[in-house]
Amino acid sequence: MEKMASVSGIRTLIRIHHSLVLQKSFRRSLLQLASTCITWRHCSGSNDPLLPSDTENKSLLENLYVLGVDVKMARQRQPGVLRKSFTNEMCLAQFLQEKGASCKVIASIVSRYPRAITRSLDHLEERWQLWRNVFNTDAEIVSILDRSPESFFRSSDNEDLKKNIAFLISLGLNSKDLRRLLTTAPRTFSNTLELNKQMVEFLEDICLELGGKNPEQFATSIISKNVYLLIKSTKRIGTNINNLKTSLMLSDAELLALLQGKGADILVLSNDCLKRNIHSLEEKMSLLGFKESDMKKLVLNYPNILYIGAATLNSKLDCLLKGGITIKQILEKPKVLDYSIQNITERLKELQRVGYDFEKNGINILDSSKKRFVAKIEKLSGVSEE
DNA sequence: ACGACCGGGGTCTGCCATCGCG
DNA sequence: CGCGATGGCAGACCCCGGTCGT
Repeated sequence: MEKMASVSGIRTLIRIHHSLVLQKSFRRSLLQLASTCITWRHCSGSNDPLLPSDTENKSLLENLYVLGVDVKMARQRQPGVLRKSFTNEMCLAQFLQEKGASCKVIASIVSRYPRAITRSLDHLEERWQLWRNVFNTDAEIVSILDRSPESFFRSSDNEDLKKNIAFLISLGLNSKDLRRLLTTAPRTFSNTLELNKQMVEFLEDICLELGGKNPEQFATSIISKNVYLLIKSTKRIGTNINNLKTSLMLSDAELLALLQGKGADILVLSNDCLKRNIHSLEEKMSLLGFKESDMKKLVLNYPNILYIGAATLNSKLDCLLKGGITIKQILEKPKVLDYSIQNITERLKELQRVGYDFEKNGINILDSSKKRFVAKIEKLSGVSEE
């Protein structure tokens, strides 16, 4: 192959003239490259020889430039790929284009995850088909590849992916769950089957340890509630569960109920983050003169409060208190803390304008959809004008 | 007709460390 | 040693609407 010619002693020379060559390559027409693609179709394999170290494949680079790939970025991320003798960049580009990806998207994918160009066409077809078993359209897959090329290309093991999907289905996850998993946490599908199994078994064990009666159902339901679980480490989840248990002094039954209920979300926080948030909430509560049991009740009622960082939480509380709401009301309806500071601020202003009485009407109005809130405000304005 | 209660849904990668292998 | 594959990490909410009791 002519590509091999560049292997010889002239490689220093080639490097010196690198930029010149690349500039020239910009002018090559796409038509030319399209025909090149045909020739290259089946010439890739995972055990292709590398060029001698520090020599990059000249024609590969030319192709990448024509595709609009950010070669500097690619080199920085996976330098070895640029030294491979046989790669599939043009086939990959054509493949993705046929799936509806724009040139810009293709370039961005290869720039961010260069190893993508080492996959064979057969491999790509098969992997795409496996993803299509979960999604309805190619466009959905393209948009995920654009978001996270690594999720699709990092593993070359289609057999494992096949088994993985079968495994997830066997857990009782339905197609809607699978779609959500793959959309939101695409890395789940490039985890090894083994890793996913470990997490599921880990969750089942937790359930049993806490005296749960249906570990399989527990694992499935908690995963469908929090699609990030499978892309976190068992160490992280375990540490968080332990921290929750000890710092809130929860009984097994309380902890199990928390995890099965609204507590699934906070498990994926980094260990430090959860610890910090628990600690700062403890301080805040004690500063306000509440007991440990009040804190426990609050967290069991609204675990998401531990998702909120100290700074944000303080601003939110300030905002609500300034708006004429009492701390007691907040602790009774903590869900209002779900809403953004901006949202809360705007609503408080509106409510003040129409003279809303929180003491009489409660604060549930803050925890409602925009549509309902606006309707309510309109009604209240109308009434007060009459 | 209303609002409290409750559960669900969107979103989320890009980098580094390590390991086994040739 | 350098590669490909793979595990793990930091990051630090917000919003909507069905339903049911009144």
